[in-house]
Amino acid sequence: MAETGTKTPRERYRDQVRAEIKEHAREQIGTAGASALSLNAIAKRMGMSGPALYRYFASRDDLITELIRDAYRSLADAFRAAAESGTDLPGLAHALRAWALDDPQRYFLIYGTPVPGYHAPDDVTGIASEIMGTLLDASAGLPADAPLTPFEVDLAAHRHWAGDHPAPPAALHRALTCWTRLHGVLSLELAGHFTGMGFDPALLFDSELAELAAP
Amino acid sequence: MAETGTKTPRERYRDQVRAEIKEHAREQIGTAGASALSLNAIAKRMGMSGPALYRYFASRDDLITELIRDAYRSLADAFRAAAESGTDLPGLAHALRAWALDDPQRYFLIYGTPVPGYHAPDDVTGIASEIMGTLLDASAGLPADAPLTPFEVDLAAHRHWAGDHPAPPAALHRALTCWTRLHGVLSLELAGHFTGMGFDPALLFDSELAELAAP
DNA sequence: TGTACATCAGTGAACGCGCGTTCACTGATGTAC
DNA sequence: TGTACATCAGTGAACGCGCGTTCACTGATGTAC
Repeated sequence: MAETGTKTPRERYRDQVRAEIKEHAREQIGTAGASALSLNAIAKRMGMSGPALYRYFASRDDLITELIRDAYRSLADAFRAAAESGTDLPGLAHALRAWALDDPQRYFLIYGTPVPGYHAPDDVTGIASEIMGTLLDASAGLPADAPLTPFEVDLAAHRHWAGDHPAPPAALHRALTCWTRLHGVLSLELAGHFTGMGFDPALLFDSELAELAAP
Repeated sequence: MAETGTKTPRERYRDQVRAEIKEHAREQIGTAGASALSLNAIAKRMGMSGPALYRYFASRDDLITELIRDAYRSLADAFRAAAESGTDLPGLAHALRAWALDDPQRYFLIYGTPVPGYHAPDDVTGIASEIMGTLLDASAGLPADAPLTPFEVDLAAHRHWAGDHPAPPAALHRALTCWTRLHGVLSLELAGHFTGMGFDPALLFDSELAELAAP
């Protein structure tokens, strides 16, 4: 029967409306940016009155927080799925790029301009570790006998950000480098800084990737 | 006497108030993010009434646009100053990092989350070219006899984004790579994604820089 | 040097707006006997 | 199976707020003769 846990019809309805609200929220963010997110506007577009949404989210900030959590979760899942289907580092990178292009504002929900006052919920750090762990699995094939830089020694002492992954220091370094380089190309592409420059961003992405995969 | 052009006292006063408004705007952006920018709030903090600001800026969007232009201009000036004092690529990179750390929200005004509807004013593309040109000057010392990748051939055909700088294709590629890699590290650092990870972001930045300077 | 006029910075009142959020209420859906 | 009650989704009115922006006006500063 594959029931979704043991949910009453009411609970299933609740989940469905919550999902629909988030869908509209994502659409609104994609159209006008996250700062333009408005509960009233969402309600209007759903054909409901404004206060009705308060049955589903305690506040506007609550909704945004959940969207951020969802974004992290979605990226971690995409990563895990790519890793489990046996792809290597390039495969993982392309999964990342596809995920980002699929919904740029979702990417920026995680990696975009920080709002000075705001602090992401605590549980996303766990998801972030999961993401870094997957990345680390894929970038672990490095010769371990190269001399360590002071930076890599430093790295080896703190590896909780990758779920205490037991990788050699050079691999930790490489995973970090992967992250920053791919993000560098990707975020500039998504923000439109390459438009009108006359080259294909995918080629630049692949060029960076090639240097990461075979240094 | 080094007069500032031929400005009447009134014009000088005007410029000064305009500058003061922008200063408060930057402070407000630094405290609560660009989306929280409010003309009324600025006026209040300056001890003026709200409508007074309309003598200086036609609208809120006008003010933001000018702040973005200023940010580009400021970065181009910092770059040019660094280049003119005879520094090499690492020097330029450190100037970039210092400029970014000095006011992270100013950095994000240029490279942060794009607002879906908004289009930057046309004249910033000229400043952007100036920035890329300076970067290109500093990264031009490459052996030109390496085989060109298809991507580099593509690059060589469109170089208006660097003010039609007559650099070899490999140098164009390298300037782009500089840009994306440094931005990758810098934007993640500024957004706080490295906090709690237990390493010094400056070391990661320098590590990337070392690989760029001596590939 | 003094007077008449033009320029322009800044004010206060007012406009309409949409926002987040609260509250008392209605009506439908589910539960217990 | 039917009735009595509890749960809960959704409504409409209302709150206070701060926003961007316009407008007619005052008063100070500069200009021309």
